[in-house]
Amino acid sequence: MNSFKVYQQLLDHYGPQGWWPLLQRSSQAGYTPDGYHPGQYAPDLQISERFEIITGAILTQNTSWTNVRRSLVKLLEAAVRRNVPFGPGFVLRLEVAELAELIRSSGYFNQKAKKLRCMAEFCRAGVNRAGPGRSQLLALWGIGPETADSILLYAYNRPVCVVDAYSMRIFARLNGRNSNAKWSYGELQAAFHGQLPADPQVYNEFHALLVEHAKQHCSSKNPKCSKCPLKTDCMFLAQNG
DNA sequence: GCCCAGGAGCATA
DNA sequence: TATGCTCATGGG
Repeated sequence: MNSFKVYQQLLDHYGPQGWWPLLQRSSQAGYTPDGYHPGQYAPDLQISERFEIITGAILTQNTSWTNVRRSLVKLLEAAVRRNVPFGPGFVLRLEVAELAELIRSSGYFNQKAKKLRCMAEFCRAGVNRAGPGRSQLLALWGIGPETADSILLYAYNRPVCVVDAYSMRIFARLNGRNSNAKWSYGELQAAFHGQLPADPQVYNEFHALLVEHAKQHCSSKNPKCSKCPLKTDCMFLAQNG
């Protein structure tokens, strides 16, 4: 199934998602209490807000956003207590054990504390106005293709599609593939890039919509196919009904 | 108790 | 290239 048609149908059904959430703006007009900003695409980011996105992208690796959100709240509160702006400098002045404790709720906290330090050192060294290159991000310890692409798209507004486990599952089901015949990351990303307009706003919304769709309908166990907005074009129900 | 969640590094073959 | 293991909390 064509990914642009999926995008159109999901957008029609769920509406704009307002990614990436910014807790630092959660009290501002136009933002939800969780920091989403539907209808306000690609806000002009402060340094601390961009680093919040980068931090969230690392913390959410194989982890639910509710657990990540708790960690982000603790990190932002700790920065306020120390009277320093949230950013690479804040992370680098923490002991690793101290940082790990703040992000405990995200799981893998020892590994993620190390990942955040590596990223903070990279950011402190300075990136040019265009932002980091993908290969620069991938060279960092703890940054793989999905995290790198999330940072490029959501923190730097670059036209890069993010592929995640949800994307794999949804498109595997749409095409009637089983779980042991998946695409590689690059294969599915190339398909997205070939079928969607090369617009970071579309890529932003597309990935956010896939996440919402996976949560509401296309869950790994007991998917809710009867009310699925994509059911007329999906081969999963026919094969597994 | 189980499985899953907005992955990535590493060892092994 | 492709599996398999490890990392770890919190919700359903």
